[in-house]
Amino acid sequence: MENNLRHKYEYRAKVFKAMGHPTRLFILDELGKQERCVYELTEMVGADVSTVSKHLSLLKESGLVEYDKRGTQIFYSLAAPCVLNFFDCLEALLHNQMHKQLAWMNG
Amino acid sequence: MENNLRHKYEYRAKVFKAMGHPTRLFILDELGKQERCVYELTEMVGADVSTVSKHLSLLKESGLVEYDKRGTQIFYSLAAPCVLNFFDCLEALLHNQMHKQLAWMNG
DNA sequence: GCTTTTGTTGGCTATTTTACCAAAATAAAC
DNA sequence: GTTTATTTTGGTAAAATAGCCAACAAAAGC
Repeated sequence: MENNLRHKYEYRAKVFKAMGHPTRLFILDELGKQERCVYELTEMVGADVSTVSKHLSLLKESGLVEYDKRGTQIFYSLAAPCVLNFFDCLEALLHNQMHKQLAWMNG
Repeated sequence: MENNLRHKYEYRAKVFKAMGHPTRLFILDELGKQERCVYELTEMVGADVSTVSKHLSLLKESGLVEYDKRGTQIFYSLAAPCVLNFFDCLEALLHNQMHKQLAWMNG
C-alpha cells in the first residue's frame, strides 16, 4: 500500500476506532437525542468522571462531537448526525447475522 | 448503564472496532469492488500473510465479510455492502473538519 | 506418496487502550 | 478570598491489539 493511501485510511480508521467502544457508542447515541454535559453522561454511563471525560476527548479528536462551554459545565453534541445512519445500517447487519445463525441452527 | 443495554453496545462496538484499523478499512474498500483471495489482499496490503489472515478473521467475526473456499484459495467478499455508505458519510465528516480547520487558520 | 500453493494458528514482543485514583484547572457562589 | 461544582490531566497497572516468524493444515499437481 502506498504512503498516500495509507494516510487516507489511517485518518478514516481514527473515526471508526473512536466508535469502537461500548461506552462511546452509548454516548454518541445519547448525544444524537440531545446535547449533554459531562456530569450527566457520567451518571448515565456509571463510570468515573475522568473515564468519561477521556472518552469524550477521544470523540472530540475524531471530529464526531463538538462542545460548548457554559459556566462550569461543558455541553457536548453530535457533530456528524450522519453517524446515526451508521447505527441503522449496523442494526440491519446484526439482524442479518442473527437470521443466518438461526437458519444454521435449524438446519 | 443496565446490563441489557451494555450488551447491545458491546455487540455494536465489535463491528466498529473491526473497522478501526487502516489495513482492515483498505480491505473492506477493496472487497467493495470485488471479491479477493487472501493472497491477493496480502500483496496489495504489503504485510505478512499471517497478519492479513488475522485481519480477515477479525472482519469475519464481526460479520462484515463472508468467505468462499475454492480449491486452495479462500475468497472473501463484503457481507454488508452498506458499510460503503459509512465511508461516504465519513468522507463528508472529514471534509467538514478540514473546512473548519481552514476557517480557523484564516481567522 | 511427496512437493507446492494457499491460509490459519500459536508464540512472542512491543505498543496501545482502558479504567481508576489523585491532583490540578476553571468558573461560579458565598 | 475561600469554598463548591464541574471537568481535565497525570500516573499507573491490567488488558487488548498488532505484527512477525515458525509451525501446522488442506487442497492440488506431479
